[in-house]
Amino acid sequence: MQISSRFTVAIHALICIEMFKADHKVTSDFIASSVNVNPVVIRKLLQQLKKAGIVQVARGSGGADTARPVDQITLLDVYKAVECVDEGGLFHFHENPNQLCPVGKNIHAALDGRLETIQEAMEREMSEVTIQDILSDTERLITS
Amino acid sequence: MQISSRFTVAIHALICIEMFKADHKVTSDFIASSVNVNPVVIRKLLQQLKKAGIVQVARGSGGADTARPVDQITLLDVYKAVECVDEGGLFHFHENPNQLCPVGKNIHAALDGRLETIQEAMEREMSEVTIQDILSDTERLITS
DNA sequence: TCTTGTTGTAACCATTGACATTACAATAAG
DNA sequence: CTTATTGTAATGTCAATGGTTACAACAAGA
Repeated sequence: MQISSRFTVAIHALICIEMFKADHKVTSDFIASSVNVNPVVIRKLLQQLKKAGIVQVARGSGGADTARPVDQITLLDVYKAVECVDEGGLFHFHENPNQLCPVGKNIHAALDGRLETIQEAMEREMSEVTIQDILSDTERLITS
Repeated sequence: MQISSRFTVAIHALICIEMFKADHKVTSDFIASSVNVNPVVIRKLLQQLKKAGIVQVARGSGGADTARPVDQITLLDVYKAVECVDEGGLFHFHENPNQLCPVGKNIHAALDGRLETIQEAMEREMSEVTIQDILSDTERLITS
C-alpha cells in the first residue's frame, strides 16, 4: 500500500503556484495541465490545502496562492492536509484480536508504542523539508 | 492511506508462534483464532513470510515455526515480506506530469531524493525493532 | 492402507478508496 | 450581463483488501 499520489500532486501544485504566480493567474485548469490530471481533482485538492491554511483560493475571479511563505510550509503540513490521517495514523491495526488469548489481549499495547515511534521518525523527516527547498531544487534543475 | 493490517497481523502471528510453540502445534487455525480472522488469511500470510525466509510451515502434519531466532527478525523484514513493495516504494508519484511545463518536467527529479530520504528514515526505524523486542514486551504485559 | 488433520491455492464476493469525469450552481469582476 | 472560474454533487471505473468456500495435496498415526 502506498501513500496517495495526492501528496506529490499537492507538492507539484504548490511549486506551480510559486513558480508562475508572478506571471499568470494560477487557476485549477492551469495546474491541472501541468500535473496532467482533471481540473476537478486539483480543485478538491486545493480545498484540502485551504482547510489546512496552506493556500488561498479566489472564487469567481479565480486563481490560487499560498497562504504563507513557502519556507514555512513543510512536507508534513502538506501530508497532513491531503492524507486523511484523522486517526489511526500510518498503520492499520487489526480490529478484533481475541481477548481470551493472552497474545491477542496484549498485542495492541505491546505494539502501539513501537509503531508510533516509526511514524514519528517519518514525520520528523517530513517536517524538515519545506516547499521552498523543493522550489529551489526545481529552479536549479530548470536553469541547468 | 494506511499500511495494510497484514503487517500487524503478521507480527501478531509471529508472536503467537513463539509464545505457544513449546506447548501446542501452532496451526493456521490456532493463529486465526487469536487474531480473529479467517484461517485462509493466515495461510496466505504465512506463505508470504515463508517466501521471505522468516517462517517454516509444515504441510500435512501442520504447524508453523520461525525460520531463525526472533531477535534476528526485524519489523522491516516483516514489512518487506507482507507489503508488496516490489517497486515504487512508500510514495506514489503521479505518472504523467506535463513535459512541456518546466515544473512538470523537473518535479520528479526535484522530489525523488527527498521522498527516498523520508522512506529510509521510516525503514531505519523499522529495522531497529525485532520480533524479540515485541515478544518481551508482550510477555511483560501478560505477567503483570 | 486408510483415516484424519492440515496446508496450499484457486475461485469467488463485498467493500473501500483512488482517481476520472460530467454537470451545474455560486461567485466575482469587467 | 457576460465571462471565467470555483465549489461540489453525482457517477463510473479500477485496484486492493479482506472474507469465504471448496478442494486437492500431503504427512503421519492407527
